[in-house]
Amino acid sequence: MHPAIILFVVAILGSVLLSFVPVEFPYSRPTFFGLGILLGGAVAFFMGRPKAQATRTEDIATVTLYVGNLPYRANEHSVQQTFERFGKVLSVRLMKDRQTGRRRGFGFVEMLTEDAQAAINGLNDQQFQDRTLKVREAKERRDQEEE
DNA sequence: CCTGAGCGG
Repeated sequence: MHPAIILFVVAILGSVLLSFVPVEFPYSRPTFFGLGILLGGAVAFFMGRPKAQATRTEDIATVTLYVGNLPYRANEHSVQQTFERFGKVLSVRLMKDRQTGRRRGFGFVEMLTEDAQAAINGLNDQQFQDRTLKVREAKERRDQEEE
C-alpha cells in the first residue's frame, strides 16, 4: 500500500476518533487531525524506507566484469580485495561446477562503472597468484546492466 | 586432490 494512502487513512482515523472522546477533551479537532498526520507520517516514513533504499540501489551504475584464467585456489575474498584496489566492488562470483565442486577458473566482479575501466587497465594481463588474469566487460547473459 | 579453455546463478 502506498505510504501516502496510509498517511491519509491514519489522519482521517485520528479525526474520527475525536467523536469518541469526552467533550471536555482539551485538544481541538484540527489538533487531533494534525496528530493523525504526524502518526501517519511516521508510518509512511518507516514503510517508505526500504523502498527508497531499493530505488537508490537501482540508481547505482555498475558493470559486471568477466575475470578469466583465475587460479583454482583463488577465493572470492582475495579476488574482491584485488579489485577493490581500483574501486568499489559490489559483488564477486567465482563460478564452480555445481556437480563436481571443481572451480572453473573464472568469475564475475560487479563494480561501479566509474571504477571498472581502472580495474580492467590495472588487472588485465597482470599476474595474480601465478596466473595471468583476463579482465574485461562481461557479456550480459541474463539481465542487462548499465554500462 | 584432479583440470587450464572458458562469459554465470
